[in-house]
Amino acid sequence: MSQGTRARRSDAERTVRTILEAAERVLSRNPSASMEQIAEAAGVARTTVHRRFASREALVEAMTEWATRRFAEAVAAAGPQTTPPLVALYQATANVLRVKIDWGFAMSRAATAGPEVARVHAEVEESCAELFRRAQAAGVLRDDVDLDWARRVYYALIHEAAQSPGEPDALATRLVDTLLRGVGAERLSDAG
Amino acid sequence: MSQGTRARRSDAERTVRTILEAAERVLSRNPSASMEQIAEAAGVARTTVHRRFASREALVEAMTEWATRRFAEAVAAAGPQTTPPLVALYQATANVLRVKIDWGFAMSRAATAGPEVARVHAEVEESCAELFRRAQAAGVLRDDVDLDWARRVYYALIHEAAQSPGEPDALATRLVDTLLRGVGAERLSDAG
DNA sequence: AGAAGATGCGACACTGATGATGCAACTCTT
DNA sequence: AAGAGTTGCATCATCAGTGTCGCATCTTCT
Repeated sequence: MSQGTRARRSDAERTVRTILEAAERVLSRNPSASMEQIAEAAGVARTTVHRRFASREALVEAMTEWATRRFAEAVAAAGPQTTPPLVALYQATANVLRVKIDWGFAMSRAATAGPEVARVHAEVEESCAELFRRAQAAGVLRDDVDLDWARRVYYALIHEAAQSPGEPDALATRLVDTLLRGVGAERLSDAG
Repeated sequence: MSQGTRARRSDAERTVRTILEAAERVLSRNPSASMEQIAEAAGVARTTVHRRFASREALVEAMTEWATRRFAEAVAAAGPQTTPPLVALYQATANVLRVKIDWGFAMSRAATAGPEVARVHAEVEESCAELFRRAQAAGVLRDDVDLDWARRVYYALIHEAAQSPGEPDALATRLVDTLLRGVGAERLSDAG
């Protein structure tokens, strides 16, 4: 029984994964797509989706949980507390981009999600804030910039880069370069 | 009759404006809000909304048309073709922020809108691209930056600034500063 | 006052999405 | 082969949102 159950259950888990990925694909293009469309994209019947997820809300919730977990891992893997700030910034950026490219919709829903997701998200956010503080202390960020603004700019750039063509590593390089140097020429004297 | 009709018509136009503004307010918070919620926010009956706009789609279309018109005016007023690039950039940024703060939802729908809106939007976009080319030629932007990427970054920053607290002028100043200089410290020699 | 325009209100039909259920068929494992 | 687990399919009930109508009422202009 235990082995039989395990085998059957792995089938179910594979189906769940397939549905989650299909849902991300469909909902990222059309956030108000129907369960029917999601099921079709997953190659399963609509009833199967309902069997695995009690409601549409539950499906989206599961998506955000899954994405949030990968998101937290991506940031943690960069060692934002220990690695030198600039290195950690590159690393975290590349890792997060990889996740965000595949789970853009799910991650955009983190704000409206349940308490568990909100908690993890807040932790990651705080971890990022801490990294930015360290970066400023290390002289990577200018002393006169508002760290909250800098972080919002960083998020905005990630959002933009995530829907740009290219390899995550290359995107991360360009992103961090833009974040730190901007796109302007170094002004010779004033150049008002 | 002509005066009577004019008076009645101005009442209707005032109602239309009220509904458009209410719709923006409601839909920017919840893109899938019902006509009922929009009507309530506008202080009118749901049937009145349907009297003025044949369908939900028509309402959104009217919103994007209205916003797109103001958007085009905002950019044109900065004289992007004639004014010195850096000045035009500041001006256009401040003007566009004013519009985008009030019509964020409507402007986000420009991509899915009708041909007329798409045309105007494309014109403005091209006008912006031209401004960036002039800026690069004038030495405001670095020679080695991809202008498309720079423009996308610019859009992303506008999107972010539009939902930040503060006065449009102050936001524009900070935005352009960040766009050109970034948030990093000028590296002394290499500082890998 | 009278006429015209605009709105509110209640009612209605229609549509699409959601969620639940029972049954047959399929696929593994043992 | 037998059984457990999973899925597909057809079906049903329910519900929310949309769009339309007719009628009463109110305001405004003449």
